[in-house]
Amino acid sequence: MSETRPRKTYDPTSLEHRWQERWTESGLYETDEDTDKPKHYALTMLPYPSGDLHVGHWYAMTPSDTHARFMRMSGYRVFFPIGFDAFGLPAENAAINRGIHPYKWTISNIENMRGQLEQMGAMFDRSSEVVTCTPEYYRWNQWFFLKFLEKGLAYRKEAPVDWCPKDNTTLAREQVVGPDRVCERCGTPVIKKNLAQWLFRITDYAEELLDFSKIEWPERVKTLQTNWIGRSEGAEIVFEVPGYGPLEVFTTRPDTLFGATFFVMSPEHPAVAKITTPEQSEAVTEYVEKAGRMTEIDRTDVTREKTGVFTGAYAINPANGQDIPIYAADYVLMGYGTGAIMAVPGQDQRDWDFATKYDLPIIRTVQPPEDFDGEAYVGEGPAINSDFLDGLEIEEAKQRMIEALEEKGAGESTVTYRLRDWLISRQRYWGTPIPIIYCPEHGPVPVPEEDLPVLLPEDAEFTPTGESPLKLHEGFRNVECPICGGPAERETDTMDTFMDSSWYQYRYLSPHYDEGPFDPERGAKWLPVDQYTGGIEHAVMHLLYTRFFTKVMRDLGLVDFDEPMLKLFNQGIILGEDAEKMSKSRGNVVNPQDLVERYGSDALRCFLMFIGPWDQGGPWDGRGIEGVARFLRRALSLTATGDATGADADPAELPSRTARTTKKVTEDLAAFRFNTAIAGLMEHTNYLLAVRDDVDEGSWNDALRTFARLLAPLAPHHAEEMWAAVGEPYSVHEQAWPGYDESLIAEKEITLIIQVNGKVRDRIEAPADISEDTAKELALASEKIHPHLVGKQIRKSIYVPGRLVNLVVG
RNA sequence: GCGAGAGUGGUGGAAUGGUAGACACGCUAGAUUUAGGAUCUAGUGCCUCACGGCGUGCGGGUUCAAGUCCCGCCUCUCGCACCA
Repeated sequence: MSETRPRKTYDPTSLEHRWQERWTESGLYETDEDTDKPKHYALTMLPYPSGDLHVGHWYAMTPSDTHARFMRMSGYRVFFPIGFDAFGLPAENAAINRGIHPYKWTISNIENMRGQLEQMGAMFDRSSEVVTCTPEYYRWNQWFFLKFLEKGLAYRKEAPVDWCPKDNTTLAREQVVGPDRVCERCGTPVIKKNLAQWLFRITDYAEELLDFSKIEWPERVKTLQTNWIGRSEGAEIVFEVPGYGPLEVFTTRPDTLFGATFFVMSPEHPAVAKITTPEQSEAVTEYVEKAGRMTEIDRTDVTREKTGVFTGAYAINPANGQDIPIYAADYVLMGYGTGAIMAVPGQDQRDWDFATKYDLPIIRTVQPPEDFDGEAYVGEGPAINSDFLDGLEIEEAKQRMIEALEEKGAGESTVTYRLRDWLISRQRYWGTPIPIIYCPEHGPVPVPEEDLPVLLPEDAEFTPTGESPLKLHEGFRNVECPICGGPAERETDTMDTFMDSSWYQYRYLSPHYDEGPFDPERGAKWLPVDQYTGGIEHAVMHLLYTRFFTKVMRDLGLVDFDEPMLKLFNQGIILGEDAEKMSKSRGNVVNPQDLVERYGSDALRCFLMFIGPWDQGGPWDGRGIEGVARFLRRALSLTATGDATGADADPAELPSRTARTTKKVTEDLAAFRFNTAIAGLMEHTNYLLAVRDDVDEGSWNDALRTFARLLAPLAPHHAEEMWAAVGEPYSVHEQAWPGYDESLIAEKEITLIIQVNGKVRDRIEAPADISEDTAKELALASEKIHPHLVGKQIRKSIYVPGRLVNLVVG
C-alpha cells in the first residue's frame, strides 16, 4: 500500500455539484409519507428574502438540516420545509430608494436565494415552499382576520401608538427597543401618534400563554415570555373622591393600605381634568401639557427626580376613611394597571422619593428589622400601624385586607398583565390589506369571505407621506358597502408582517390548498411541529404570536392541540472576525458563496457546527474552516489506498472504537451537540488513518460503511461519495442509522489512576475488570507513590471500579 | 435596580463529582517539494536544566476526590426597566 495521494484532484465543489444533481434527479428529498413510521416535523424559521443567503442563514439552517437528516435515518418520516417571509419594510424601502417595485425586488431576491439554498445541500422539501406575499398565502391572513373579528378577538381603537418618523409606520411595542425607545429597524427615536388601529386580543390568552407545561422550550425563552407577559397578582381598590366619584387603583400590596398617604394619577388619566379644583387648574394644565411634550427618553429616565402637581382634590382611603391628597405625576404610567396608584411611601421607594420632595406624610406599615437604615422598606415583617392587620405577616395581611375590602365593596383581588393587545395595523403598502370596508351607514364592515383575497394593487404610490399608501389609490379605496351597496371606503392599512409568520408552519403542509388555511388531512398527518429552530431574537414577538395564533386556531376548531411547536432550540449568532455583529459598514461580512467555492458546502456546514455549541454562536474564524476542510478530505481519503499516518494505534480496537464513535455521534446529534459529534468523527478518522495498513478488508469496509452513515447528516455530499466509494448502492441518506453493540463499548484495558490524597501519582495499564484487591496491590506496588508514603500511614483507600485507586495517608 | 446566562491554554472549545485542556486553530522544529498559504512527522497549559511544583475569575466550605456541589464576592453578556 505505497501508492499515495490518489486524490490530488480532490475538488469538493464539483463533487458536491454532482451529488446535488443526483439528489434532485432522484427526488431524494421528496417528503416521505409512509405513515407506518413515526412523524417528525422539523422547522427552521423562514428567512426574509433580503437578496442573498448570508452566513447567519447557514448557521441557522444547516445544523437544523443535520438534525432533520439524523431523524430521517433514525427511522422517522421527516417533513422539513422552507419558505420566504416576503412582506415587509425592506422591499418597500428598496422601491423608494431605487425605484424597483417591491414585488419585483422580492421575487428576484427569492429566485436568487433559491439557488443559494440549493448549494447548501439541505434536504428541504422544495415542493412545499411558501411565499407569504402571494395572494394564495395572504388571502388566509385576511381569512384569519375575519375569524378573529367574528370571535371578538379583533377590534379597532383610537390610541396613541408608537410611530417611527423615518419608516413612517406604526410599531408594535416589541419593535420599540432600548432605553432610548428607538425603532428596532432603523434606530430612530419613536414618537407617539394618535391613530385608529386594529388590535388582536392577545391579552385574553395571557394566562394560558404563561403555561409552558406542554412544550420543551429553553428556560431563557420561557423566562423572556413570562417577563413580557408580566403577571402581577394584587387588588383593585376603589377610592371615593368627594364631588367626583370612585377612582380605582391597582396594587400588589393591599396589605399596606393603611400607609397610603397620598394618591397619584398619571398625567394622561382622563379623570385628572375632572377632579382638579379651580385653584389648581392652571398648575395642573401646565404640568399635564409639559408631560405630554416630553420625549419618551426623558419621561422614562429612572434617575430623573420625580415631579408632580397637586390637583386640589382628595380621595378617601377606604381602610381608615382619611382624606389623602391627589397628585398628578408622570412616574405613574397610563399604560399599566388603572393609571392611578395609592402611594405608600413607607414601603415603596418611588413613593418615598415623591413624599420627601413634596413633604407628604410617611407611615410605615411593615416593621423593618432593627438594623434597617434604608428609606422605603420592602422586605418581610409584621404589619404595624394597620389596625386589624397589626402583627400579621405580609401574605396573610394581603388576604385579610382583600376580604375586608370585598365586604365593603371597596375592592377585590385581581391580576394585571404587562402584556398589551397586539396592534396589527401598519400604514405601509407592502403587506396584507386588512379586509374591512367603512360604510358611512354601517360603520366598519368585514369583507365577505367569498370576496377574499382583497388583492394588494400593484400600481400604488408607495413614497411615504405618513398616510397609508393605499389611501392614495382611488381604485382600491372606493368600493361599495357589502351590506347596502352604497359608496364606502376600504381600510387602507396593511397587516403587521408578524401575522404572516404566526401560522406559516400550517401552510407548508398544503401551500396551494384553497378551501382553508391548510388541508386538515395533511394536518392530521404532520402537526404539530416537533422541532423548531431559530434565533433568540424572536423570543417575545414571533414566538409569542404563533403560540397565541395556535390557541385561537384551537378555539376555532382548526387544530386539536395547544402549542404550535413542541420543542425549540435557539441557535446563537455568528459574529464577524472582529467579534462584532456582521455589517456592511464594518466590512466584516463573511460571504458564504465565496467559502462554498473555495472549501465546499460540507466544509462550511461542518465548520459552523464545529465552532462551538450551537446555542452559543461566536466570532467567525477564517482559518478554522481549513481544519474542517482538511478533516473532510482526510475522511474521504479513507476510501482510497494510502500510507498509514499518525501515531501508533491498535488495530484490534477497531470494532470497539467504531462502536464508541457511533454511540457518541448518535447521542450528540440527538442533543444538538454538533461540535462534539464532529470532534468524535475527527478523532475516529485519525485513528482509522493510523491503522489502515493493519486491518483486513472486510473489517475496514465495515468501519467505513458505519463512518459514511455517521457523517451523512453532517456532510451529506462527502458521505455520499464515501458510500459510493465502498461500493454501496445510492443513497447513504436512505440507509438506517447505524447501531452499536453495547458490549463493545466497554473498555477491556483501562488506565488505572493511582492517587495519594487525591493527587495523581501514577497511571497503570490494567484489565478493566480488575478486582478491588488487585487494584490496591498494584497501587501499593507502584514505585512512584512510595516517596509520598514515607513516614505516613495509609488510613483509607478508595477504589472506583475501572478508574482509580485513591490512598488516603496521614 | 430586577431577571437570566457565562467566566477553563496564545485562540475556539472538551470534560456521568474520579487522568483538566478531547477535537481543532495557531505556533515551534523537521521531512517532502522548483515553490507553496499543499501534505506528512514530532512537540506545544504555566514555572523549572531536571526532580518536582502550580494551574479552570476571586475567597471560603462540603468530600477520599471539586472546572463540576454549597456559601459569599468580582467581571462580562443578554433581556426588562418609574409595571405600582
